Amino acid sequence: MMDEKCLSPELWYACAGEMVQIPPLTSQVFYFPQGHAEHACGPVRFTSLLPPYVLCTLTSLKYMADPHTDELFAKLSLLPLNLNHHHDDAELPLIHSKPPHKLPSFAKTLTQSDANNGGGFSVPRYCAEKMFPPLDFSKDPPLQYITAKDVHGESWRFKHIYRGTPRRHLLTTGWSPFVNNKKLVAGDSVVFLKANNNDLYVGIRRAKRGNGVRFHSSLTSNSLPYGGAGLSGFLREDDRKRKLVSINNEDNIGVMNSSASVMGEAVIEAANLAAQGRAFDVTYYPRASTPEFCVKASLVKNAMHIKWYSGLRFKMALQTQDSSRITWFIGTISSVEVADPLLWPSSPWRILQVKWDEADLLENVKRVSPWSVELLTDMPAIPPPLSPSPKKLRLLQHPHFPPLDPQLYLPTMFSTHHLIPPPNNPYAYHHPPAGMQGARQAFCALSLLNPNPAGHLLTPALRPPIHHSTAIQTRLSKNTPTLQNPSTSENVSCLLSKQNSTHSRNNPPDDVKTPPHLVLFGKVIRTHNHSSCDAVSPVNLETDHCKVFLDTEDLGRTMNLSLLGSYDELYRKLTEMFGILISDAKMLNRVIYQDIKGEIKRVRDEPFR
Amino acid sequence: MMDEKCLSPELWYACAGEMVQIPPLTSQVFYFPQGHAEHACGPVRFTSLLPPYVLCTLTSLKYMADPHTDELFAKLSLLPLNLNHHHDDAELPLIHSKPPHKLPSFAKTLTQSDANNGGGFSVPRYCAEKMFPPLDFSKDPPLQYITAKDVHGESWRFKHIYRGTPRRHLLTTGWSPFVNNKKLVAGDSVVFLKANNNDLYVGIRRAKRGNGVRFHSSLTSNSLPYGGAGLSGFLREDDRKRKLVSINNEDNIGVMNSSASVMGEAVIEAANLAAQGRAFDVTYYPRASTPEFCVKASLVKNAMHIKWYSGLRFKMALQTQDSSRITWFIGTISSVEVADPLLWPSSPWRILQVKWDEADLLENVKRVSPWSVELLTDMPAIPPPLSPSPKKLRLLQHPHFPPLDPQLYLPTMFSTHHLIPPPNNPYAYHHPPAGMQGARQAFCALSLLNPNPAGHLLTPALRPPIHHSTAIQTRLSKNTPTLQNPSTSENVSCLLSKQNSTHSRNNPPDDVKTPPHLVLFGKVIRTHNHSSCDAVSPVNLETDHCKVFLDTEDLGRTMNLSLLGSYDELYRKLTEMFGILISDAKMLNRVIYQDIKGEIKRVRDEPFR
DNA sequence: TTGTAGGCTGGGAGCCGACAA
DNA sequence: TTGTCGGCTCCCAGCCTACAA
Repeated sequence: MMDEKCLSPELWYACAGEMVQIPPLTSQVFYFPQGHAEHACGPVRFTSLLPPYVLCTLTSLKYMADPHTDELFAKLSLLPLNLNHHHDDAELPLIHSKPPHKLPSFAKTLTQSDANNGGGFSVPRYCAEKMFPPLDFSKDPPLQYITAKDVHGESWRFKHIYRGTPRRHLLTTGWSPFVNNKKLVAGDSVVFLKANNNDLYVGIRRAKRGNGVRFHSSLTSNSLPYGGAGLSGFLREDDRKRKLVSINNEDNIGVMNSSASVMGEAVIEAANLAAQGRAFDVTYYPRASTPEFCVKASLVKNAMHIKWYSGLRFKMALQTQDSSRITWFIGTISSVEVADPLLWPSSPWRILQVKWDEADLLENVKRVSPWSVELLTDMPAIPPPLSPSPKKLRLLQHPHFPPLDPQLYLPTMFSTHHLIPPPNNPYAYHHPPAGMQGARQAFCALSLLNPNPAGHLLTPALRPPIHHSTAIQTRLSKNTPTLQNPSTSENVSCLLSKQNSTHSRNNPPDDVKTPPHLVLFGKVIRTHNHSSCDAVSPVNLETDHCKVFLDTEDLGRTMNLSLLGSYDELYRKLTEMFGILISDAKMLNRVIYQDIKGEIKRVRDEPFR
Repeated sequence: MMDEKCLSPELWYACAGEMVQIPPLTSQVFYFPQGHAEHACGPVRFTSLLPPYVLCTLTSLKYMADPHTDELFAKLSLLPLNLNHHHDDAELPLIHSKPPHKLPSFAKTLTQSDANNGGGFSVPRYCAEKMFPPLDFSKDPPLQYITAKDVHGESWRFKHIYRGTPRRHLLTTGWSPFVNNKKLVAGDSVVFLKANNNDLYVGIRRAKRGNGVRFHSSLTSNSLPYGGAGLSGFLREDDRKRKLVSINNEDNIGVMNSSASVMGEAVIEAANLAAQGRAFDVTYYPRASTPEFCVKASLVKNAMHIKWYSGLRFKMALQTQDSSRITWFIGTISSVEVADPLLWPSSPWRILQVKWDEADLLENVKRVSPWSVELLTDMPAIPPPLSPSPKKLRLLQHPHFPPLDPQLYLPTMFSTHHLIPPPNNPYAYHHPPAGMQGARQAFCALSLLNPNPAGHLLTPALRPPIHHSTAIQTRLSKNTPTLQNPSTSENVSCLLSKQNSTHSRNNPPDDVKTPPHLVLFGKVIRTHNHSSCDAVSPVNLETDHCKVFLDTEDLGRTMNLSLLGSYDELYRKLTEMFGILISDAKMLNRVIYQDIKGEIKRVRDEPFR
């Protein structure tokens, strides 16, 4: 008997992470069998030649969770659009079924102490104050019991206590059973969600295995996209939890051996039904970390209207390992070639071969699909081609299938079977000249974006001695990777001034020169997009090896920042500048930057208040 | 990636139990889709009309175990025989690939104490002495560490100690982790197996759920044969093991929701391939407690040569719940009718409707297949029919399929669609007359077998007072079922005389008259066939609700026994008489019998030495 | 503000002999 | 011979504070 219990979209989305967005009911989506196959555990052997994409209507959508592992998934019912009755842009009336209204939620990645057996949960103050019912601070210690429902509707009761010196919020009794039952380890996350009626929900996000962002390099590789991230995230050895076992600790649970082949068969069945124009169902695991294979039709259409060619600069959003944040990566299109010319000769799936500015972090991502990325709106480093004629060229159609959507375009100049552009290709100049790869190439693009030449980016306030003001600089922990190509990085300075601060510091440490201004010097590399998250989990920039990156409307542009003003003003400006909702001054306590030598530094300042 | 690791046939068979015997490689087997469907978890919807049996060659055989649950299964590759080149009795040359040589093994059903968390394992002396390396009894306490490999080749280390008053063998350290890891509960069994190089192996047999022998009453029922016994034996709630969970204790593991439908699909795929004469694979779970669906061809052919008709007496072997022993049950054929006239009108599968002598123990077994049973070699109670002509009649063939094996015969007199014999059926007299059902009917059959009339079965040594010698009779525990139809039971006496005993008893209890002879009086009802088992686990006749039954070559015949002689002679005679290998005198300490009133009694005697 | 180390305590895992079946 | 009971240890889950980042 299949457990068909659904859960609320709000909780589902909160657990799935920021990145996940399933198209609304009755909307039109493109179904990509290739993407579906990537999403399956193992290699999928398609038995017949199939269309690379099928335009469908999303007729049913169920948000669900595995009863044993809490692994999230969604069941989508898709009805291929009848091609004969296909009218171009007129979509069916959208049923605005619960436009998933964002409820306040808070996610925290578990520390070692949080996940320790027998330990408690250190509740970030923000979480306790915004998510939990208010404590009665007249009692000593302030204490209450809170109840939260998980994805199955099961209730978990936690003792919430405010104690310790200094005082802090803790979950004690009830926490360990939760951790043990859910088999959480350090690095996994818990998500608290407050419903409109103040009911509390709790979800989990298991950290992905492996290191770095996991993505698919090749469709023909033997790697297991799904197995590597989703289900088998549960397969990790769990010695700490299973200490009872003396010698044998292969106590993996929850996954049947056959799941890979089962999923593979489901893909084949779905693809065949889709090809026949018959209704079909797919199961989507949002945490499998493979790109969505049912993509909003308008998104695909818009993407395919763009003339893609090598040299174009773009950005792409990816989740961090624990899905706590979204990170934008920037890259350059190196070529436009179908990913699998034999099986899917006319597919736009992963048609873009790309080079990343930060190649070390995205080693496995060699190809992306046009709708996955956003073109940088600014002019590209190298002007677009003038020939062949700028009129749109049709995507080469597979001989066996009629054009499914005549509006889909791709830049051509690749043949179906020989995709390597000839050396004398007129587009060869689109490839950056030798020695302009990577960050250098980025430099070109950026310099064009920025009205100021790179050499002018230093502010007048910046003087060489400050470059080495080690008093307020600390080395990051040793497992923080050093940036590659430091010599090509640009130098930026951010001057954050704390003026008219209403509170004076009590005990400035002797070894720290109390600066009149908080000075950030270097290139602001990366920050995180929290703008869509109501309750912000403070970023632990150290453990995540993240880099501060300025991510505003003018993403990718280096900036010269000098912020002066009161705390409130600073707060406002930073909020605006970083595009994040800073609900707590602590966000300002830690800033990571890269100095002119490319070394990653960290400034630690006293709390603002 | 499927775990394709195989395990040794010896260990596999030791864990599977005595009943399981897979035909040898390259031998011919009949594949029965109906049986395969029963073996699956859920109802199987066959989409097309298929042959009810397919003669195949067993081309590959892999002994495997589920990596998580240790559930045993075998993968059989079958190649349907080409009908055109089919030559009747000439089978392919048998590859005698490892005729699974019986290794010494010992199985024990876990007691509550054995399965208790934190507890140890009480090692039966016989097991310790025959299976484990010898202890050094010069040390105090004698102690050693033994290592045993499980089905996955994982090693488990146990402290083996000989202590306590009185001294006994125990496994302490290492045992609890084993029990916890394997999630064993009281009633499950462990099997120790000693390889030729003295390596020790340990396997498990999970007790079947439900009570009594589980078997299938109907093919159209909604019961889940496989789910009830095999996989979902693992689905039981396991509160004791999962005490960590506070509110939510739905912590079932190991089974995917989809397994039922997955297995169903596998059945359909296999049956379709078989019908097309193409090679196919099946997975057989020996502990699913459904009859084998791949049966040695010779067995089926032999069975189908027999003219089956109502009134025939037969025996059938079944496992006890914990698979520690085989029990033979006796029954009478009540009619011969195809089990599913709509879907499988020409199938011999479960064609025999039966009545059991002990109907209470086999409530769910209404139908069996001819090859599952053994005809009692003696003449039936009622002479075989003289008409219609005794020449063999062909089994009605399904209109859509040619006869697959012209040698298969069945008694006819049932039409494909109307199977109820008409009241004036000439075979009506095969049904026993009213009032001759059950044991009464058996009596008729038996009385014909036995040269002595039933009334003469009492030995001269038997005198009425001894019937009621309650001094040496104790009531069985109250959950021992009382036999039905006690009044129809026959009276038998077994006189076991202990003469020339080399040891005299020390302290005969006052209330027990020391008899010169150990006297068993009543009908010996049932014993167990251990003859194929080298190391015999002593039978706990009480907890198993078993009955002593004489099971010799002349099975079903009541006997008048009077054993006189020395211990050695007694031992020899009992061994011979009961058909079991008594490797220990303790086997003689407990004898259960049924007195003339039908009450079950137990004689307890001093140890013989 | 919050992560981690380490102390204290109670309950239960794990091991034992006594006793009886 | 061996199943079960109750007692006894010792370990660790679970809760706490101190301290430092």
